[in-house]
Amino acid sequence: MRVSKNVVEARRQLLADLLQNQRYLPLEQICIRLSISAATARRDLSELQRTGRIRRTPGGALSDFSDKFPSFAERLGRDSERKNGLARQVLPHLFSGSTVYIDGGTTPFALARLLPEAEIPGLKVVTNSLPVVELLSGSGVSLHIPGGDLVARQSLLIGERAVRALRDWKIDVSVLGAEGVTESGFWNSAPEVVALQKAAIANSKRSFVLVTAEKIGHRAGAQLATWSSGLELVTDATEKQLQSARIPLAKMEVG
Amino acid sequence: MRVSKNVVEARRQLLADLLQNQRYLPLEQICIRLSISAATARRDLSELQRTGRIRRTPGGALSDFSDKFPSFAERLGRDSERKNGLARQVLPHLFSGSTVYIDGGTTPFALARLLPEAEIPGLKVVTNSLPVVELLSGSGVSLHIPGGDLVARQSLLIGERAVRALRDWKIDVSVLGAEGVTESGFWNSAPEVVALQKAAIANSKRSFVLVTAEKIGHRAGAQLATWSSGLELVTDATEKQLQSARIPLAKMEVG
DNA sequence: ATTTATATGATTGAAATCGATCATATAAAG
DNA sequence: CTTTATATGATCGATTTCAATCATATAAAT
Repeated sequence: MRVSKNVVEARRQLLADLLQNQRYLPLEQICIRLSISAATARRDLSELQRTGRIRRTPGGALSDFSDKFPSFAERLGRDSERKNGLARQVLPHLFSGSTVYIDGGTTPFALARLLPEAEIPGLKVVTNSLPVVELLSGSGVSLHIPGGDLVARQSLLIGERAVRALRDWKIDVSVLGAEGVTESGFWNSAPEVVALQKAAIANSKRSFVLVTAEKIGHRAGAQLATWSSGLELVTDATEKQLQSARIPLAKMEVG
Repeated sequence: MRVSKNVVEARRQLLADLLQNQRYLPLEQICIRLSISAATARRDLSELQRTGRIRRTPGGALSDFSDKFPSFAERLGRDSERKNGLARQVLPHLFSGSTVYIDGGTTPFALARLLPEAEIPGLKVVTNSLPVVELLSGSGVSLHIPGGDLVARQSLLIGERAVRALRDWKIDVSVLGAEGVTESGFWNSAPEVVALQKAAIANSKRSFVLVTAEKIGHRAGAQLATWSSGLELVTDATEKQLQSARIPLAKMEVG
């Protein structure tokens, strides 16, 4: 039966919002959540697609832009294969029953993608990265979230509480990302992220920093660690590149 | 014709990368770009979905870190409109600048769905429910996750660490779910969930328990609270239903 | 109050998609 | 080299999805 115009528009807006949060929804779910028939759902979707707010797929729909972790998804695609290569080098260091901390950022995320297949028995994953949580939830891996604050459109739980919570953990291997590496050490731009990384390093037996070649020689606002702090660099940069940036070659794995 | 194992794996990885970049690809596009038949494309997609790297849709596929929380999504649909009704009753109690704790379960989740529209300035949401986190991340609401352990295919962070972390918070309003309500109080089946709820109640000025009518009179394994503990029942049950279950009518909101 | 317009749900035939099965070529194993 | 295993593409019902049509209840217009 006919409903008022503003009800229709409100429902369509709700559907658009829903899709932005959920990325993708099957038609059936849309019907259930909005308590409407398939016919009306189709009509709403057609209208939303006509105005360019969503994209239709057979049997469902998805929001085209600005998903939950927009910048993350964007960066993720780039050099995906190379990042996987770095992550694969860390895999042998994750032994059965050990605890691994997975940092935010796209390169550590690449490691998380390898874990379901790797099937390491009794592996514990500690992470504040929501993409990692989403990826691994329901995959059989034991997941532990120290907790913290999710600000703005970030994809990482940070803040003072996060740092304190992380101190409670005994970690075997930390897997970190960095935005830059110079002869003086590792760099990242966000101080809150660095604070969290430092807490992870302090509680870890070993810490790997995964860095793709183009970041060699760059520095950023906040220093994560110096070379004397025992971090282990994993990179696909050539020895030549490393030497020209005066990166010490000790304790390092090059792929 | 058969191709070598590494060719297969490389192609699947390429497909996963492709999907990460494109978000969504129709099956036909996958066939064209990888020069494979629909049958092989389907097989590749099935394999990638099995390892949790992508999500299948009818007629295509999309990259989706979140396998989402299937059992949760399933329960969500049931009585969706009635749960929304309960949630709407809580909304007026969330004032500007206040802190609200949103419990796991589908009924408290219904409240989370109302928050982006409600646009309560300065509202802080504290939750260990991953569906709530996913729903609200990037919606402008300030999100805080106490943290904890994610076990099996649960969608809630629980455990001793979670309880301790929650004790750090000062909460204005807690919104909880319950599996049963009797004359002796509120009930839930999982003791770890109850432990978390008790911590939330202890740190909250007010606590609402959202319960749909069919749960009236039922009890479960673990008692959450008695009627003397000051919890406020929000339900769509009739007075008659409540009286026949000997539920005290004080301090309660009926919709 | 009366008339007009339209939002909705149900139905239906057409089209698309899916999973299963099969033959075949070729990689991998012996 | 011979044998085995398997990755592939084609085919074919079964199922699902779609767009169009229609009756109806109700919002909006007069």
